[in-house]
Amino acid sequence: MRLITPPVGLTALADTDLVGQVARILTQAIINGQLLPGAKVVEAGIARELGISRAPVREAARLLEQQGLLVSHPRRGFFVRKLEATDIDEIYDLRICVECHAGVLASKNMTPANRDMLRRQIDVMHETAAIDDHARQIEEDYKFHRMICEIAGSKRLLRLFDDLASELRMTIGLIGRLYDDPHRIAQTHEALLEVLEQGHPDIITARIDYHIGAAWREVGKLVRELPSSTNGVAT
Amino acid sequence: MRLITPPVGLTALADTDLVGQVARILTQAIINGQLLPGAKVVEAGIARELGISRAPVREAARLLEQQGLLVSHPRRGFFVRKLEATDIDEIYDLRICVECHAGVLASKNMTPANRDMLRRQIDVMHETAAIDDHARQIEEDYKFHRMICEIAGSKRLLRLFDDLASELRMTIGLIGRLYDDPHRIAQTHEALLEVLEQGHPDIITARIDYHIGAAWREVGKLVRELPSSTNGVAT
DNA sequence: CAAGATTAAACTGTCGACAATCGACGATTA
DNA sequence: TAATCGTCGATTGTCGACAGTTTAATCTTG
Repeated sequence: MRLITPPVGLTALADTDLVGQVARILTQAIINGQLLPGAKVVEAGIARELGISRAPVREAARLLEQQGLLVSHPRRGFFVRKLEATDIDEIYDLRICVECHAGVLASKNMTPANRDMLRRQIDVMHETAAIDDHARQIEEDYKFHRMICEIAGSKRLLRLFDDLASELRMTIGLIGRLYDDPHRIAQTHEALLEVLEQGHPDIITARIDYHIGAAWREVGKLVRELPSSTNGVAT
Repeated sequence: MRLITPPVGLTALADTDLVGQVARILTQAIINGQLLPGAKVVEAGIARELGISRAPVREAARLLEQQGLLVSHPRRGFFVRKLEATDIDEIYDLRICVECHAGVLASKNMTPANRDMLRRQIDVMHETAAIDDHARQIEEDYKFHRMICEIAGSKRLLRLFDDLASELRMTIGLIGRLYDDPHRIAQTHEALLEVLEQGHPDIITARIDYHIGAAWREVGKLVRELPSSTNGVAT
């Protein structure tokens, strides 16, 4: 009599994981603008507010530090990262490098299922374009790009994208408006999908390079227009 | 009477930073093979051994987790990461992607000072080739590649390289021997430097792609030869 | 009144403790 | 005999506390 386990999939009972939750809450607070760039993140304050002790907060903060959302000054605490123009440039430069590669890999792994997934995401982007929620719009945009990294099939590649995206999310609060018509953005992704199906590495690379480069130029322009408190974390 | 701090000196004003020290110690232990892949890292044990409390150890472990050296199973603790063949592939694939990009950027920032720095490093590699210390040899190799990322001038690019390198260091213990003659490896880097000075993006990319690809193929072969305990962390 | 010195408050880094949970081992039962 | 259940030790997750340092506020003094 074998019959080892009731084969049915039980709903992955979730995270009692405190630090994970705290990390998510802090991340949200940063994206929402409740924690502004340069602001001090007081461990005891967060802990009290959440009704927990400082230990999980510290660990969560360390996570966000590694992720680039916070910076830590020894003996002084954690602060919300201030993205300078040069940071934006670095991030977009890396994005291009990484996503071009992801695109080429993804095109090799392209299956009907994958194609449909991407297609559906473009539909979602069009739907989102109707309502006026630019944060949501950006999020759906990221989701499409993330799918490409998923299809590429490299966990590290995907994590790298997630890290870059989470840094870029910090700019959502700063930039009040979208830099282009939502529908036009969605259309751009259709073209991108076509190229991916085509499967020509050079063309894919060129296309993604241009695609992200365009966003880079627009965001860069907006960021440079901001008062952009020079820097602030220096001594 | 002013005179607050004698401004001179600054011996690497480092670390009263416990978690940084712990992280380095653990990293070393993993590279040296004192902590074998799959081994459990008991917080209390490490803490007792170092004469400190568990808190800094935990935070250090979380750091190494984010860096990919440890994996954490909730409620079960931290374990030394087991690199599968697929992990090696992912890392080298990313290395190629990242370092090709770094090479192109670096070639644009190439100055006489930078050129000399790289040249000197190649000399060091030749010197190291004389003595028989393959760990040291690999380390000097990494140093050269790291310099390229430094010259590229992107902090994130550099950190990315450091993360990948630190994961790859885990394989040093596994692979007992070098996969090529040390002097030949050094020579390969001379050719690489030449191409960098030349400054042709396509050629740089092709060259670095081949250079790292060669290492990939060799390391991959060696790893696949190992008994390579299938996996082990799964349930 | 301003600049520096001094004191007070707040915060971080680290520690030791305790309950909850996990894995192993042995008892139990068909 | 083989598989399941219950118990026990070991380990993690979280907490509250304390000392040393940083920041803010207050006071001194030219």
